Amino acid sequence: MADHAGRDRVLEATMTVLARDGIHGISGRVIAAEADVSQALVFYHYGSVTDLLATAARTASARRASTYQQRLASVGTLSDLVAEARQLHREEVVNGNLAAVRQLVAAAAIDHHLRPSLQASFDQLAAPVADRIRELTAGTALEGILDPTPLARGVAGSFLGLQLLDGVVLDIEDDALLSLEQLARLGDIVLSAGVLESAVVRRRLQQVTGTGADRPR
Amino acid sequence: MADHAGRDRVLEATMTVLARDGIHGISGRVIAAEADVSQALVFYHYGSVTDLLATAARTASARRASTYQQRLASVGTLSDLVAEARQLHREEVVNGNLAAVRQLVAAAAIDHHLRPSLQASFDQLAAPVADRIRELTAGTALEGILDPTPLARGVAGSFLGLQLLDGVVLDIEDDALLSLEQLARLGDIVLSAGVLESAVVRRRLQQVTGTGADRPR
DNA sequence: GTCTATAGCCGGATAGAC
DNA sequence: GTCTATCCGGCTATAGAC
Repeated sequence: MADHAGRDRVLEATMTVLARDGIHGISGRVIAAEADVSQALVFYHYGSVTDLLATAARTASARRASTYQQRLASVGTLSDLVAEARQLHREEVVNGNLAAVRQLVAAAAIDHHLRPSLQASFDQLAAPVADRIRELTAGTALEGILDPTPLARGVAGSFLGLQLLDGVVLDIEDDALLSLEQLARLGDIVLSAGVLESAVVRRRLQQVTGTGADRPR
Repeated sequence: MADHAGRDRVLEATMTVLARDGIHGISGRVIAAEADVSQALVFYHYGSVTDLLATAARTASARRASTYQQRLASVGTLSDLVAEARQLHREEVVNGNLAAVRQLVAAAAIDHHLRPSLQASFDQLAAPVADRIRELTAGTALEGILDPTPLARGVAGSFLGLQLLDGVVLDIEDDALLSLEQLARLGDIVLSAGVLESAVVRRRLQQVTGTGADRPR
């Protein structure tokens, strides 16, 4: 049970190599060496390196999706959401999944076949976020004005994008998360303090509806 | 003047190939063919493909930085900021610079030498954003509570990350920008309607300062 | 399913002519 | 600065033994 067959080891090795050498440095030979199998086995099981990458994309996606859905299901405030996101990010940095996804996103920009798997997992990531937005805005003046689904996709996309830049272009702990926590607290205050119910704000919110919420797709 | 020397054409071709074939599909041969020069010339001018990529990273970065700095200098509201960002994004999609940057970020995650150029342009992108945040919060209850520099880096990083996912994992016009515009309007209202000055909010803002604003680096 | 061996192409990089 | 020619190593993929 703990002894994986060659097929599984190859897939596991692909994730490792993707994280370590990137999409630029990946090859059947390197993967085979990492998995400690012969090079021919890679092609026997997956046909081509491209097809293997497609399988890797599905794997990485499935891992992300199941974890995220469970963990985001129970948060009650924006601050909780950010705290949970921070923890999830740390885990994905440590296990290398995020580094692999970064390479797969670059590869998917070129090879259209890789996209559906990544898109599917992104949808599953955004879904619980939309649920939380719905709960948070329920009963406030924002209900019916903000559209939870596209907003959640924007929020999830921003966060995923930020994760992918971490360690390359910025340090997420120094910059983004620090400030996101502040914004989240601010958002929680605005949502809970009833300020949105004031006459001034209510009147101005009509303008938001006017130019933003009706989308002619 | 309109006739570029081989050296420049090679660099230009590198950007084109990066956007079209990605970091996985790039090679001295392909670049040479695109630039319509001999393969040897690539190595004569740049030494190695890796070094050429480093130069490409500096080029792409410089292009982004100068444009962004000028264009973000004059926005007056969050809504303006989002509108300008949308326009900048469209331009960078069309000219292929964004596609090249996407590949360079993936490459920089593996090769540390590529990072400084990308980081430098990111810093130049975040700087005007920090200035706008300073202006927008000046005179409100948020002044002194939000830390403009890390917040700007978080905002800029989220947006850049989102840009890099556009067309691969999501469609920025359908999801993110639509909702970002709504959030921006909402933010503008909160900032301008004076709701932040109410006693309830002022009291609660102390808590934000307590756990977020003092950073022990 | 897994191996060794091999075909044949493509890649980085250099030598030397112009 | 730019070219042609070339070396050699790595890469994908397949054939055939076990």
